Order: sequence, then C-alpha cells, then structure tokens
Amino acid sequence: MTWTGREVTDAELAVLRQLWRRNDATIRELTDALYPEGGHAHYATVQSLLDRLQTKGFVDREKDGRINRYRASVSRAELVGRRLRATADALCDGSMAPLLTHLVDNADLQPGDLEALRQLIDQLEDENLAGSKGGS
Amino acid sequence: MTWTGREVTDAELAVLRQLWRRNDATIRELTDALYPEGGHAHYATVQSLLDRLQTKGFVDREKDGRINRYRASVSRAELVGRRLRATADALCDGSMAPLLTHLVDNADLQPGDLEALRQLIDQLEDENLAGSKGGS
DNA sequence: TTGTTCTCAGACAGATTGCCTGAGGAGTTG
DNA sequence: CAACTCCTCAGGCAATCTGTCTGAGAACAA
Repeated sequence: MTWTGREVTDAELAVLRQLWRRNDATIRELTDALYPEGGHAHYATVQSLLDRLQTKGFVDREKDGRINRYRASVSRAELVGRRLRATADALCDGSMAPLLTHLVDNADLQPGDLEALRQLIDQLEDENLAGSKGGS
Repeated sequence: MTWTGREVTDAELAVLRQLWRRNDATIRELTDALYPEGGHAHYATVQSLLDRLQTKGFVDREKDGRINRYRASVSRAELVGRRLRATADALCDGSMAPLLTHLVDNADLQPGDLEALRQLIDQLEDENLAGSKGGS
C-alpha cells in the first residue's frame, strides 16, 4: 500500500541526509555518523528508522553478503516536491501558484536568485513556445 | 512561549478555514458548519480545537456578553509562509531558493502563471534597484 | 422551575515517534 | 571447539499527539 502518513519524521530525515551524501551505507556507518559513541541501542534505533523508511518507500535495502546496505530511493528534490504539494493541498486548494507568489513576494531571496529565476522562466517559455508550435 | 510543535493539524485546519471565510464566529456557528447534526460532543470537539489553536497563537478569543467569539489571528498566507520555511529548514538548509526552483522547474503551472510571475519579478527588481540607488 | 445553551476541566483511545532489550545467527581468533 | 565480536530481527516501551468525548455547572428563557 502507498503510505499516507506524515512524510518523514525528523529522526528519519537525519538518516536520509546521511544516505544522500553517501549514496550507500551500512547501519554501522550510519550509526557511527549519527551517534558517535553509540552502542547496541543506538544501532538498533538506526535500524528501526531504516525499517520505517523502507516501508514508506524512501529507502532500498540490498544484501551484501551477510550485511545490509541501504540506499535512499527518494531524492531531496522529490521530498521537497511532496512537501510543497502537501502545503498546496492543505492551504491552497491544491494549486501551487500561491506558493510561488508567496516565495517571490516576500521570501528572503538574494538578488542573484531573482536573476536566476528570470532566466529559468525565459527558458521555460521558450520551451513552451517550441512545444506548442513545433510539436515534439 | 512560542510553539514549536507541528503547525496545525487537519482538524484544526478545518476550523481555521471556517474562520477565514467568516472573520468571526461562535463555537455554535463553527460546529453547525463542520458537523451538521452535531450534538454536545461535536460542540466540545470544536471547542477543544479552538483551545489548541488559541494556545498555538492562531486564534483570538473575545467575550461577547456570555459567549465567546473566535477569530483567526493568522492568515492563510502566513501559514503558507510557515510551511514553506519549515520545508526549507528541513530539506534545504534554510534556503528558500530551492523551493522556488522546484516550483518553476516542474510544478504544474499554467502559462498564465508564468507570465504573472515574470511581471512580479520585474516589479521586484525595479524596487530593488530603486532601493539600492536612491536609498531612503 | 424546567429546560436550553454555553463554558470549562478533564478524560480517552488510537496512532506516532524515538528509543531500547533480548535472542540468536554468522564469522573470527586462539 | 570456545570465546568474542558484529550483525539481524522481532518486539516492546514511554512520551506525545490527535481527534473525540463526558460530565459538572453557570447563565438565561419560558
């Protein structure tokens, strides 16, 4: 079944962060990174978090001989997308546009961000034009 | 103290939604809107939700004679802002720019949205320019 | 006085969250 | 083989959150 609960908890996110920067890790490696001096208990904690991440579909497990190797199966950007959608669904009747407006309107954006954004829009509009006129 | 827990729950949000469209309401009005046929139990449910919203600082209460009148003290846009910030903090090291990029990049935006966005940027850049040159 | 309506204090079960214990398998070293 | 170490898995646990409800009582109307 697809998971409907709250996306990722804080503790789970800490694990995911490690996986993102490693692309591949054992429980031991993650435990050492997250809980230096951590013993059996912390090891098991990390395992619990990985189990839950796996049932939520955010992590893949692969046997490497006797031990398990874990890998994130969802990217940071994907998670961002999910949260944005959740926000839009909860507060904006599912429309993303208000989020965009809010960000541009009163977020703490650097001037550089603004310029980059403009270029992004130019590029997108070109693509849209090409797409609607020339077909695929 | 400032509330650190999860912003607003679903049931609380349903109440807030009513308040947003009414600008002012009694528990009775809210209960009738949210639970038609609702009895004493549902009434108390709404009251609990309002209490929690109040301690979270999202709702104001005012005595009108014997009964209480409630009013949202936070706007939809503000809540959007909080969620965006929470997302940025959790996933983007606090930077809003990635959210913006994600939205423009692969959100389901209408062509009109894109055009409106460009105008928003133009306007903002004008302001920035005026602000940095003219100074106040 | 008898209801009706409102308020408030507090309780409740179910789920979530972060963490932990304990049993046991597999491999290594002497 | 025996003693150790490291890994896995099943399961439990307390604290909190969330949505809901009960019950007692005050204010008021008929």
